[in-house]
Amino acid sequence: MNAWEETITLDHDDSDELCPIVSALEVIGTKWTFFILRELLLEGTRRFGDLLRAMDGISPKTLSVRLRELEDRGIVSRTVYAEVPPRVEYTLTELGKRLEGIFLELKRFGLLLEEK
Amino acid sequence: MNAWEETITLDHDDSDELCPIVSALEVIGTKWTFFILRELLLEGTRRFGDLLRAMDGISPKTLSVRLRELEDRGIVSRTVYAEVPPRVEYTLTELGKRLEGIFLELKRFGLLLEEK
DNA sequence: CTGGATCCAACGTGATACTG
DNA sequence: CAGTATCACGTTGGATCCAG
Repeated sequence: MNAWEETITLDHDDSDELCPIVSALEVIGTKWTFFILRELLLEGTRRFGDLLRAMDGISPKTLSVRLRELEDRGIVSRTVYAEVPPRVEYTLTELGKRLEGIFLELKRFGLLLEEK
Repeated sequence: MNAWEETITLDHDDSDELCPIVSALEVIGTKWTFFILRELLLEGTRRFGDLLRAMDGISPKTLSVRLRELEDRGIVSRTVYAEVPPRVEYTLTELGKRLEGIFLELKRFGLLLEEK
């Protein structure tokens, strides 16, 4: 249990923001975020409309909010091309690509859940 | 990117329940759940009141709801002792202990976020 | 002590329409 | 095409009170 002990960096009642696990959960814990990240991991670069169509059920508002959050956190990069019609491309940053390890662990655990 | 490809088991619009990653996120993505699991991982066995006091801010209702969810999913086991006053102890199941890998990955990523 | 019941406020999300 | 503005609703969590 030693590796686990090291994960404790802070009691939550001081400041949630300082706990790295909480920070990470804030990134991937929100609805739709996982699907956006999955899409970008699989496809590489995607445009706003691509993402909108790929994830049936998400509204343009929610998508734009999530993308902005991810951009602000340095997980997704946004590139605007000065064309007509406008073109904007989203792709994962190097930091964003590091999320793969988390998803693999989540999958491992999720499969255990299904065995029940 | 091959290991990642394997994580894709399903498009979300069929049924979220069948994607192991979504299932796993449902377990640990809810507010307070991480703190409950952390407490149990660190302390082993805890009583209702212990958890209530350890996590400043959580309401008894939310705690009982979370604990029941975790119990239903087979992550936490609940033991009732026929005493007066009543005593109920919570502890992680073997499945619950497998969450450690996820938390370690989350911490790894969370630390990268802080470097910004 | 454990935790269920109830009421309520806040937030996230969806639908839709509209602009640059 | 790529979003933003507005509105409304459902779900979640918090506060309290109370019961076994």
